[in-house]
Amino acid sequence: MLLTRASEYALLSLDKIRQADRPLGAEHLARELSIPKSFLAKILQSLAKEKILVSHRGAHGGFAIDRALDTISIYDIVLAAEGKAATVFDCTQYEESCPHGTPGDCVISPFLTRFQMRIDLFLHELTLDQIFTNPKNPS
Amino acid sequence: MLLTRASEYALLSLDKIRQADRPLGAEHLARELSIPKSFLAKILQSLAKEKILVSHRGAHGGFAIDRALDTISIYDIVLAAEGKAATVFDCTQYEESCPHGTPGDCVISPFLTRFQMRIDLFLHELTLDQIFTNPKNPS
DNA sequence: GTATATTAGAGTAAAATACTCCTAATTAAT
DNA sequence: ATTAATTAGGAGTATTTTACTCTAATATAC
Repeated sequence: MLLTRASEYALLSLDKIRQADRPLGAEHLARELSIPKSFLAKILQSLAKEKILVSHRGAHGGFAIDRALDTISIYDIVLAAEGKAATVFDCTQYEESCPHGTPGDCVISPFLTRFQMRIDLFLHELTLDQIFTNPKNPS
Repeated sequence: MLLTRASEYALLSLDKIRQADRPLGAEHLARELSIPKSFLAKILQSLAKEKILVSHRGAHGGFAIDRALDTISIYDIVLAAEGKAATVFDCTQYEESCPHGTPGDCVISPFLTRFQMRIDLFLHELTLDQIFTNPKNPS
């Protein structure tokens, strides 16, 4: 699978946070979304570190969004939530056992690159505001 | 990652097989591509079962392609090699712990569906002949 | 200063991936 | 017919990734 639960949880949380008028705590979100609390906390931390969320520590703390939703791409969210970009196939990771010897230089590399570029483009162009309010499909 | 080594090995093998004028054995391919033999054998078996390859048993047996390359989509190859289609995110598999209760019916479902459709379309339209001979990039 | 939060880091359990191995079944060549 | 070469099938294992947990430290509102 291209995406993991970290991205799912990140997006679901972001939807709740964007609707709130105050910072929402990890525990609150975990309860509302039925997501394991400590796991969600880690994900929210990552989003904060990447400046997608702002975190407020201490009492009455929590996480909020202080950017325009159309400046936040799904690409960045996935990257932050998973700690790495969504990848079609990363042959550099199998460097030791690349059939061709040198990763990224075989007959299927052009295909993989094109495919990856498509996905990157889609994810880069798609922003947070677009995925929750879809004007093309109001149903 | 969207694709696994099974797809990589399948595509690399198909490239060799299409260039050959006789069936190529699993062992031969494994050696030529530096792929673990028993693993590759399994993958080739799957491709044969899905009619992407024809297998010839016994001495001088092996695997061959008896279809036009432009009738074989990358979608089908991946499906055969991995035993399942390339998936963005399969929430039905986490049915028990779906934050929304009923999988495929939450705020991110439209996004996931659109994304999946894009990938399916790309993979369906792309055929074996296209990925090895890329007229757009003759370098 | 105390209760409420996030932060940081290490650690663990379950699942998926990437394989292996062994025993048929099949077929070409002799 | 026999043998050697080859695919087919099923079960099993090792490694890696995913999906988490736990504890201690730090910050903040009141």
